[in-house]
Amino acid sequence: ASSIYKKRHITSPTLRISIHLKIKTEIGHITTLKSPQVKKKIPKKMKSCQQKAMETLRHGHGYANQLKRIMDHSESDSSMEREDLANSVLHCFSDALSILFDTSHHEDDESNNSSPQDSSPVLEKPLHKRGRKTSMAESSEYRRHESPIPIYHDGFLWRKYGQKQIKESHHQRSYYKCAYTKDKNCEAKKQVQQIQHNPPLYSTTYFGHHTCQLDQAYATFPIDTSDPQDCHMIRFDHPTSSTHQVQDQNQNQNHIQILPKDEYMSPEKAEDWSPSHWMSSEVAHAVEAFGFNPSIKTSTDLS
DNA sequence: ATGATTTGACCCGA
DNA sequence: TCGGGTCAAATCAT
Repeated sequence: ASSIYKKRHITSPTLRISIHLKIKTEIGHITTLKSPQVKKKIPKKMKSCQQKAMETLRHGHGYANQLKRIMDHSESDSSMEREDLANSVLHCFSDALSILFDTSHHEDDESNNSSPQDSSPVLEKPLHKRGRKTSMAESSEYRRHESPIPIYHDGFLWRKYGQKQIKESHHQRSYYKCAYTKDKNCEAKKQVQQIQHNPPLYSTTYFGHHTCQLDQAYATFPIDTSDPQDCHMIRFDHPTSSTHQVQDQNQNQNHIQILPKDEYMSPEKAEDWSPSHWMSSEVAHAVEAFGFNPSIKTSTDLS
């Protein structure tokens, strides 16, 4: 990740965090797909796509393990190999995610009758059938998530373009569009708004679909860990482990995280940062079932 | 210098 | 006219 920032001259912390979380999210996907609960919930018609994704992710998992082995042995002359492996991992994840995001979108389309208590994304009636027609409403549908913390990082790169005080609401609504709106003509947008004060509840509403490719932000970035200040490590143990060091790789290889070396999260925070708060419910359930917990949060996230 | 965010003005449908 | 959504200049952060 550090080399991505350096070689692409990415200085913005927001952009860095977003890219970082993208990578971490994808690693999360690898672990989640091993969960039996995921298998149960995925409809039959998605099976072929899931198998494709599984296959790709298995490759990625293999590459990740190779990479970790190299990193564990600190082979100084293996930077090229590391770079190749890291690129392979990223490509695998990107391909798999593309497949999964496609299928999860179709699944969303069929989940209209989910119960209100369900924390799953809520697919609502198209806006153009409800009244005001705006450019946002021209998207065929939108999906709403409610969570105790605002969803700023969901695997995509967003740019804030507005903030508005909404009538009869004590909280402002923030407007975001995909960072690739111009470059890739991607029309995905989202709105984040606090809808309840105590306990805090945030609504994140997604409009449209990402037409930008997931991997465009980072998939082709070379990896270089030469910068000690910016160095990140892949962690293979459980995030709530009491020791903040890389554990014995044989202990639990299924839990993979990429963390900045000085940003491990406490178990309490890790709980707050539950995947269900910022991933699609399908993925979040799988993630939680598997025990994976993302563990990056920065001061800018919640400001 | 560059890119991201803020914020007041503007647009437009109800 | 109102109010939600968007634009874009100003401001901020790095």
